[in-house]
Amino acid sequence: MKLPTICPKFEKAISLLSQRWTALIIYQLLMGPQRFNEIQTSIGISGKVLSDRLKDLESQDIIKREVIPETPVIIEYSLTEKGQSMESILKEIENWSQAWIKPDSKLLED
Amino acid sequence: MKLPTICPKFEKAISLLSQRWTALIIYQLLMGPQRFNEIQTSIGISGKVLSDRLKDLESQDIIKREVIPETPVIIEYSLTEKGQSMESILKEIENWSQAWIKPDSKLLED
DNA sequence: AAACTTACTTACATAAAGTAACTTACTTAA
DNA sequence: TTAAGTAAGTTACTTTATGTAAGTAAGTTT
Repeated sequence: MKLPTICPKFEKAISLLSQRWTALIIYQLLMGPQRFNEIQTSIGISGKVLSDRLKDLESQDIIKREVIPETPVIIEYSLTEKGQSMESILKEIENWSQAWIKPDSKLLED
Repeated sequence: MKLPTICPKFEKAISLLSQRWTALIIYQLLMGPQRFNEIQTSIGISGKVLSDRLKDLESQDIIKREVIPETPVIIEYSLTEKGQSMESILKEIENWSQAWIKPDSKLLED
Protein backbone atom coordinates (compact mmCIF):
# COMPACT_ATOMS: atom_id res chain seq x y z
CA MET A 1 0.00 0.00 0.00
CA LYS A 2 1.62 3.19 -1.21
CA LEU A 3 0.34 6.63 -0.46
CA PRO A 4 0.17 9.28 -3.14
CA THR A 5 3.29 11.34 -2.78
CA ILE A 6 2.83 14.53 -4.72
CA CYS A 7 3.77 17.93 -3.31
CA PRO A 8 0.73 19.22 -1.45
CA LYS A 9 1.13 22.75 -2.76
CA PHE A 10 1.20 21.51 -6.29
CA GLU A 11 -1.76 19.28 -5.64
CA LYS A 12 -3.70 22.17 -4.24
CA ALA A 13 -2.97 24.28 -7.29
CA ILE A 14 -4.00 21.42 -9.54
CA SER A 15 -7.22 20.83 -7.71
CA LEU A 16 -7.99 24.51 -7.98
CA LEU A 17 -7.45 24.52 -11.72
CA SER A 18 -9.19 21.20 -12.15
CA GLN A 19 -12.38 22.60 -10.86
CA ARG A 20 -14.64 23.29 -13.73
CA TRP A 21 -14.91 27.01 -14.57
CA THR A 22 -12.23 28.36 -12.24
CA ALA A 23 -9.60 28.84 -14.92
CA LEU A 24 -12.12 30.46 -17.20
CA ILE A 25 -13.30 32.84 -14.51
CA ILE A 26 -9.75 33.91 -13.74
CA TYR A 27 -9.05 34.26 -17.43
CA GLN A 28 -12.02 36.57 -17.82
CA LEU A 29 -10.98 38.66 -14.88
CA LEU A 30 -7.52 39.12 -16.37
CA MET A 31 -9.26 41.45 -18.79
CA GLY A 32 -10.33 43.66 -15.91
CA PRO A 33 -12.85 43.75 -13.10
CA GLN A 34 -16.27 42.46 -14.00
CA ARG A 35 -19.73 42.10 -12.65
CA PHE A 36 -21.63 38.93 -11.94
CA ASN A 37 -23.74 38.99 -15.05
CA GLU A 38 -20.84 39.90 -17.30
CA ILE A 39 -18.86 36.90 -16.18
CA GLN A 40 -21.89 34.72 -16.44
CA THR A 41 -22.74 35.60 -20.01
CA SER A 42 -19.16 35.78 -21.21
CA ILE A 43 -18.26 32.24 -20.21
CA GLY A 44 -21.71 30.67 -20.23
CA ILE A 45 -21.79 29.42 -16.67
CA SER A 46 -24.93 28.99 -14.58
CA GLY A 47 -25.66 31.50 -11.84
CA LYS A 48 -25.55 28.82 -9.23
CA VAL A 49 -22.12 27.52 -10.06
CA LEU A 50 -20.73 30.98 -10.66
CA SER A 51 -21.92 32.01 -7.25
CA ASP A 52 -20.22 28.97 -5.71
CA ARG A 53 -16.99 29.56 -7.56
CA LEU A 54 -16.79 33.22 -6.73
CA LYS A 55 -17.17 32.47 -3.05
CA ASP A 56 -14.59 29.78 -3.29
CA LEU A 57 -12.09 31.91 -5.16
CA GLU A 58 -12.67 34.77 -2.78
CA SER A 59 -12.00 32.54 0.20
CA GLN A 60 -8.74 31.53 -1.41
CA ASP A 61 -7.80 35.14 -1.92
CA ILE A 62 -7.69 34.83 -5.68
CA ILE A 63 -10.45 37.29 -6.38
CA LYS A 64 -12.03 40.07 -4.40
CA ARG A 65 -15.61 41.21 -4.30
CA GLU A 66 -16.27 44.91 -4.06
CA VAL A 67 -19.54 46.61 -3.39
CA ILE A 68 -19.58 49.94 -5.12
CA PRO A 69 -22.24 52.19 -3.60
CA GLU A 70 -23.66 53.72 -6.72
CA THR A 71 -27.41 53.64 -7.05
CA PRO A 72 -28.15 50.93 -7.75
CA VAL A 73 -25.26 49.23 -6.09
CA ILE A 74 -22.63 47.64 -8.31
CA ILE A 75 -20.83 44.50 -7.30
CA GLU A 76 -17.50 44.10 -8.93
CA TYR A 77 -15.21 41.13 -8.96
CA SER A 78 -11.52 41.49 -9.62
CA LEU A 79 -8.28 39.58 -9.22
CA THR A 80 -6.12 39.95 -6.18
CA GLU A 81 -2.35 39.94 -6.57
CA LYS A 82 -2.44 36.20 -6.14
CA GLY A 83 -5.08 35.93 -8.83
CA GLN A 84 -3.11 38.18 -11.18
CA SER A 85 -0.08 36.00 -10.66
CA MET A 86 -1.88 33.15 -12.35
CA GLU A 87 -1.69 34.95 -15.65
CA SER A 88 1.51 33.11 -16.52
CA ILE A 89 -0.28 29.79 -16.18
CA LEU A 90 -3.20 30.88 -18.32
CA LYS A 91 -0.84 32.26 -20.95
CA GLU A 92 1.03 28.96 -21.08
CA ILE A 93 -2.24 27.17 -21.63
CA GLU A 94 -3.18 29.64 -24.31
CA ASN A 95 0.13 29.23 -26.12
CA TRP A 96 -0.04 25.50 -25.88
CA SER A 97 -3.56 25.42 -27.20
CA GLN A 98 -2.62 27.51 -30.20
CA ALA A 99 0.25 25.21 -31.01
CA TRP A 100 -1.35 21.86 -30.38
CA ILE A 101 -5.11 21.88 -30.46
CA LYS A 102 -6.51 21.43 -33.87
CA PRO A 103 -9.65 23.37 -34.67
CA ASP A 104 -12.45 20.97 -34.07
CA SER A 105 -13.97 19.77 -37.24
CA LYS A 106 -17.66 20.10 -36.81
CA LEU A 107 -17.98 16.46 -37.93
CA LEU A 108 -19.29 17.87 -41.19
CA GLU A 109 -16.58 16.75 -43.57
CA ASP A 110 -18.38 14.36 -45.92
CA MET B 1 -28.41 37.39 -25.44
CA LYS B 2 -24.66 37.20 -25.87
CA LEU B 3 -22.80 34.06 -26.75
CA PRO B 4 -19.60 33.10 -24.99
CA THR B 5 -16.77 34.31 -27.15
CA ILE B 6 -13.64 32.59 -26.03
CA CYS B 7 -11.19 31.05 -28.48
CA PRO B 8 -12.33 27.47 -29.05
CA LYS B 9 -8.79 26.08 -28.96
CA PHE B 10 -8.17 27.70 -25.62
CA GLU B 11 -11.49 26.50 -24.35
CA LYS B 12 -10.70 22.98 -25.40
CA ALA B 13 -7.36 23.09 -23.60
CA ILE B 14 -9.05 24.46 -20.51
CA SER B 15 -11.74 21.84 -20.52
CA LEU B 16 -9.07 19.20 -20.84
CA LEU B 17 -7.17 20.52 -17.86
CA SER B 18 -10.35 21.16 -15.92
CA GLN B 19 -11.21 17.53 -15.96
CA ARG B 20 -10.36 16.03 -12.65
CA TRP B 21 -7.19 13.92 -12.72
CA THR B 22 -6.00 14.71 -16.23
CA ALA B 23 -3.31 17.15 -15.19
CA LEU B 24 -2.10 14.79 -12.51
CA ILE B 25 -1.93 11.86 -14.91
CA ILE B 26 0.09 13.87 -17.39
CA TYR B 27 2.30 15.11 -14.60
CA GLN B 28 3.01 11.54 -13.52
CA LEU B 29 3.81 10.45 -17.03
CA LEU B 30 6.32 13.28 -17.36
CA MET B 31 8.48 11.16 -15.09
CA GLY B 32 8.45 8.38 -17.62
CA PRO B 33 6.19 5.66 -18.99
CA GLN B 34 4.07 3.92 -16.42
CA ARG B 35 1.68 1.07 -15.99
CA PHE B 36 -1.94 1.24 -14.98
CA ASN B 37 -1.43 0.28 -11.38
CA GLU B 38 1.55 2.56 -10.93
CA ILE B 39 -0.44 5.56 -12.03
CA GLN B 40 -3.36 4.49 -9.96
CA THR B 41 -1.47 4.18 -6.70
CA SER B 42 0.77 7.17 -7.27
CA ILE B 43 -2.05 9.64 -7.67
CA GLY B 44 -4.79 7.85 -5.76
CA ILE B 45 -7.40 7.65 -8.49
CA SER B 46 -10.01 4.93 -8.82
CA GLY B 47 -9.55 2.28 -11.48
CA LYS B 48 -12.76 3.24 -13.15
CA VAL B 49 -11.94 6.88 -13.61
CA LEU B 50 -8.33 6.17 -14.54
CA SER B 51 -9.56 3.84 -17.23
CA ASP B 52 -11.88 6.54 -18.55
CA ARG B 53 -9.19 9.19 -18.51
CA LEU B 54 -6.59 7.07 -20.21
CA LYS B 55 -8.98 6.33 -23.06
CA ASP B 56 -9.85 9.94 -23.29
CA LEU B 57 -6.27 11.13 -23.30
CA GLU B 58 -5.35 8.47 -25.80
CA SER B 59 -8.12 9.55 -28.12
CA GLN B 60 -6.79 13.08 -27.91
CA ASP B 61 -3.32 11.87 -28.76
CA ILE B 62 -1.86 13.03 -25.50
CA ILE B 63 -0.80 9.65 -24.28
CA LYS B 64 -0.18 6.36 -26.02
CA ARG B 65 -0.90 2.86 -24.80
CA GLU B 66 1.61 0.18 -25.64
CA VAL B 67 1.24 -3.52 -25.19
CA ILE B 68 4.61 -5.05 -24.51
CA PRO B 69 4.51 -8.76 -25.24
CA GLU B 70 6.47 -10.01 -22.29
CA THR B 71 4.89 -12.84 -20.35
CA PRO B 72 2.76 -11.73 -18.77
CA VAL B 73 1.98 -8.88 -21.05
CA ILE B 74 2.85 -5.38 -19.84
CA ILE B 75 0.74 -2.42 -20.72
CA GLU B 76 2.61 0.82 -20.66
CA TYR B 77 1.28 4.33 -20.92
CA SER B 78 3.47 7.18 -22.03
CA LEU B 79 3.19 10.71 -23.32
CA THR B 80 3.09 11.49 -26.99
CA GLU B 81 4.88 14.53 -28.33
CA LYS B 82 1.71 16.50 -27.74
CA GLY B 83 1.56 15.22 -24.19
CA GLN B 84 5.20 16.04 -23.56
CA SER B 85 4.60 19.54 -24.80
CA MET B 86 2.31 20.16 -21.86
CA GLU B 87 5.28 20.08 -19.53
CA SER B 88 5.59 23.85 -19.74
CA ILE B 89 2.06 24.24 -18.44
CA LEU B 90 2.60 21.86 -15.57
CA LYS B 91 5.87 23.55 -14.68
CA GLU B 92 4.15 26.91 -14.58
CA ILE B 93 1.56 25.51 -12.24
CA GLU B 94 4.29 24.03 -10.11
CA ASN B 95 6.20 27.30 -9.90
CA TRP B 96 3.10 29.23 -9.13
CA SER B 97 2.06 26.81 -6.42
CA GLN B 98 5.45 27.11 -4.75
CA ALA B 99 5.25 30.87 -4.76
CA TRP B 100 1.63 31.36 -3.79
CA ILE B 101 0.06 28.42 -2.07
CA LYS B 102 0.61 28.43 1.62
CA PRO B 103 1.15 25.06 3.22
CA ASP B 104 -2.21 24.08 4.55
CA SER B 105 -2.33 24.33 8.25
CA LYS B 106 -3.72 21.09 9.48
CA LEU B 107 -6.16 23.09 11.57
CA LEU B 108 -4.04 22.10 14.54
CA GLU B 109 -2.68 25.43 15.62
CA ASP B 110 -4.09 25.92 19.12
C1' DA C 1 -5.56 -26.13 -6.35
C1' DA C 2 -5.65 -21.59 -3.67
C1' DA C 3 -4.20 -17.21 -3.54
C1' DC C 4 -2.13 -13.23 -5.91
C1' DT C 5 -1.29 -9.72 -9.70
C1' DT C 6 -2.52 -6.82 -13.65
C1' DA C 7 -5.65 -4.33 -16.26
C1' DC C 8 -9.64 -3.55 -16.42
C1' DT C 9 -15.33 -3.54 -16.13
C1' DT C 10 -19.86 -3.48 -13.71
C1' DA C 11 -23.26 -2.11 -10.43
C1' DC C 12 -24.52 0.86 -7.14
C1' DA C 13 -23.94 5.36 -4.09
C1' DT C 14 -22.75 10.04 -3.50
C1' DA C 15 -21.24 14.50 -5.05
C1' DA C 16 -21.02 18.10 -8.44
C1' DA C 17 -23.14 20.64 -12.17
C1' DG C 18 -27.02 22.07 -15.05
C1' DT C 19 -31.85 24.11 -15.52
C1' DA C 20 -35.39 26.87 -14.47
C1' DA C 21 -38.02 29.40 -11.56
C1' DC C 22 -37.98 32.56 -7.55
C1' DT C 23 -36.35 36.64 -4.65
C1' DT C 24 -35.19 41.46 -3.29
C1' DA C 25 -34.01 45.86 -4.42
C1' DC C 26 -33.99 49.27 -7.56
C1' DT C 27 -35.32 51.34 -12.55
C1' DT C 28 -37.43 52.47 -16.79
C1' DA C 29 -41.37 52.40 -20.07
C1' DA C 30 -46.39 52.73 -20.69
C1' DT D 1 -48.41 53.94 -10.71
C1' DT D 2 -48.62 49.68 -12.34
C1' DA D 3 -45.92 46.42 -15.43
C1' DA D 4 -41.90 44.90 -16.99
C1' DG D 5 -36.79 44.86 -16.63
C1' DT D 6 -32.01 44.46 -14.57
C1' DA D 7 -28.61 42.88 -11.10
C1' DA D 8 -27.08 39.54 -7.93
C1' DG D 9 -28.06 35.98 -6.23
C1' DT D 10 -30.80 31.53 -4.04
C1' DT D 11 -33.77 27.30 -4.12
C1' DA D 12 -35.62 23.01 -5.75
C1' DC D 13 -35.08 19.51 -8.84
C1' DT D 14 -32.55 16.69 -12.69
C1' DT D 15 -28.58 14.96 -14.97
C1' DT D 16 -23.84 13.89 -15.09
C1' DA D 17 -19.48 12.80 -12.94
C1' DT D 18 -16.94 10.58 -9.62
C1' DG D 19 -16.20 7.26 -5.88
C1' DT D 20 -16.42 2.51 -3.86
C1' DA D 21 -16.42 -2.09 -3.91
C1' DA D 22 -16.78 -6.21 -6.02
C1' DG D 23 -16.09 -8.99 -10.25
C1' DT D 24 -13.46 -10.82 -14.37
C1' DA D 25 -9.88 -13.02 -17.35
C1' DA D 26 -5.35 -14.22 -18.08
C1' DG D 27 -1.31 -15.44 -16.16
C1' DT D 28 2.03 -16.57 -11.61
C1' DT D 29 3.60 -18.10 -7.38
C1' DT D 30 3.16 -21.29 -3.45
